[in-house]
Amino acid sequence: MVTVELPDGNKIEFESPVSALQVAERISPRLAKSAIAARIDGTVRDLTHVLDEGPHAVVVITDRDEEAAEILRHTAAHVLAQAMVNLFGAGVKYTIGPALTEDFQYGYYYDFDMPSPVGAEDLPKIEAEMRRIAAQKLPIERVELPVDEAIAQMRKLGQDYKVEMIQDLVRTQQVKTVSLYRQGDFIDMCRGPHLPHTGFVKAVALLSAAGAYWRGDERNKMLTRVYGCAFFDDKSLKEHLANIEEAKKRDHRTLGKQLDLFLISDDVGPGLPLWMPKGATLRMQLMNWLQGELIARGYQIVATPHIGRLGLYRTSGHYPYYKESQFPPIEMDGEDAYLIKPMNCPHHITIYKARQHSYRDLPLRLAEFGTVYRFEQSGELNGLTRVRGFTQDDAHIICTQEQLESEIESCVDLVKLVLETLGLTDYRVRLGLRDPNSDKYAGDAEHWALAEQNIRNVVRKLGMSYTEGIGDAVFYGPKIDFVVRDCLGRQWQLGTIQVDYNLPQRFSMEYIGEDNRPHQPVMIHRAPFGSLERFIGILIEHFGGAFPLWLSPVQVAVLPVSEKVSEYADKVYAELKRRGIRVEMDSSPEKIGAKIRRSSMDKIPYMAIVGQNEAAAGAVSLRGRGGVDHGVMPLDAMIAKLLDEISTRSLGQ
RNA sequence: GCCAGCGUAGCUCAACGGUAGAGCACCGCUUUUGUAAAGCGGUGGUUGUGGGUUCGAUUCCCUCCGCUGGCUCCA
Repeated sequence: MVTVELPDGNKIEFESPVSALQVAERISPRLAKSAIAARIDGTVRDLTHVLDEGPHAVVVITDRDEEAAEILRHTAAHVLAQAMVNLFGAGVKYTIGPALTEDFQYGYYYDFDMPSPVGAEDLPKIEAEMRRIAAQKLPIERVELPVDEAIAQMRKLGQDYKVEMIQDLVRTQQVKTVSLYRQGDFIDMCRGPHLPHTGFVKAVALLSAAGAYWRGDERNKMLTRVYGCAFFDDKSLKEHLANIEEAKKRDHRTLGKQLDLFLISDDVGPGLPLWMPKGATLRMQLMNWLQGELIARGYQIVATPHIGRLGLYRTSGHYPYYKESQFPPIEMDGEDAYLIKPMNCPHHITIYKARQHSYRDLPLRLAEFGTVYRFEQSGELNGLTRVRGFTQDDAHIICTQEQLESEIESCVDLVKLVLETLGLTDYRVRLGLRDPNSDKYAGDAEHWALAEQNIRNVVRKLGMSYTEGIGDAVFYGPKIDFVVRDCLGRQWQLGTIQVDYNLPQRFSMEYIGEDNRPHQPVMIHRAPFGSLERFIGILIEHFGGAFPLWLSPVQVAVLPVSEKVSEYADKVYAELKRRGIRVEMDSSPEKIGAKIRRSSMDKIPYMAIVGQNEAAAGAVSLRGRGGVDHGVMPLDAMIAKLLDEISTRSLGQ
């Protein structure tokens, strides 16, 4: 007897074992038709899954359910693999092809070992083949086989990677059987679940072809990865593709050019951004704001040179650890080499060590907008988000063990203040922890355990939700990272807080304790923005170039209706300027409509339109970005309104 | 660094192996304008670099540089 309990509490009984599909049929023929899988006792299974004797909780999944999209994408990956084999022959070896759950742009990928790699121009052809396979509505069957048989079968198909994967499963998880999925003459080793037939996979698009190392290890062979997306209907697919196009318009590289914010010129060098006046204005606003917050929080501002002796970075460990990703040392005749600084900490430590410190001095907080240079791999460079020269809003807090957690806590507060003031609330928090199996870390296990405990204590105390990333720690200590997404869904680390017991030891940092004996302090490295460059890159995309008033490079455009009022317009311009508002005048001989359009395209928050009426009244007609009409108001009233919006760092109109 | 794609005017993009073009921007002239583009005219290019194939290369092939999407890396 099989007893099935449905989500609504109803129970159905069957005399003998039944498939999930039969359960759905019993509920309603219509449900059975739209069913694609079932959640059985909490686990998502194929519709063909047979329920054995006993009670079972069954939820039939249709294309409207959350879980459905993932199954669809996974099956789409199989259809992709089948298409590849159909088109490029049995020499195509398929490896791993998962559905993506996090990445909003894609949906799934499949990695292939190809006799010769496919390129972007092959994608339409592959897509067409996928649609052909979908149109055939091939039933998808699951068979469970003993590993020996499965290996034999995959070997017969020439699928060496699958053989390797099965052998790994045997070794690591002692599996005795694996499941194979068959659709038409295509067979793949896969855990499933999958859709009942390929006919569901009709709204598909392939988005890119790329390389990916087998098992993600650069010592392994590079495979060909094809990314795609899949939906249950064409409308959703079209919408999705349109969303991607829309997102691209927010790309900071596009907007940076359009709005004259920054420039990356090959003449200067890859990954070395130049800030144009407008971008530099924005940057300066951020820096000034944060600097004020730092001083209010007891930080002291320091300034240090852009290069330092190599020995300093040998001591810190940065040179040996990151040798490959640094600009090579500057060799000098008869003198130690100099390194262009990849980090500010050694300089700040040198400042700390310049004199003796009492426990009464601690915590000591040394802050600097420090520009550093790292020779990032060429393939890594990306607009402002990954560059070779960037400015960190860096600071090092040197404190006692007892002070550490409360200092970490105020660092977290500061990072949150920064993100929330700018409306960047869609971030996630990641603890970067040590990978015990790696030898890239410095220092003893005891301090590591302690430091990891310190950061955990703080995030727990603050009730923050976070994930832990094993192996995401810095070589000298664990960290709390604040991670956000760019317009294409890629994740970037912005703010970071790092606990370090190591460098104080390497540099023999000391303070004299209450007991009149020397002690070793602990150090926190922290940067709320992280890198100004990356932060602003993300900020550009976050606001789509339409910055809040306090950050806008140009805050108001004065637009005279005709040259007849140019004298009054000049007066308005001068007064705004005198009151510290960043103002631009459009005195071109264009019509007012054209001037408005131009200012709108530049995403200037306010337009002060002045014609003869306004001139006579000593007023302006104020138009907000996006066509908001604030009406005609006296010049003073307008200035007061703007100054208020600026001083409160208001996010919007 | 690796795989794939791309590189044409300041920007966005055209151009069967046969004299390199459009829109915007810029400059000039006309228009003096009321809430998202007035009209006319003009300037602007060794087609990323170096080589090769060809009677002839923006177009085909190779080298290098850069960019884009991934992979790896990210102090």
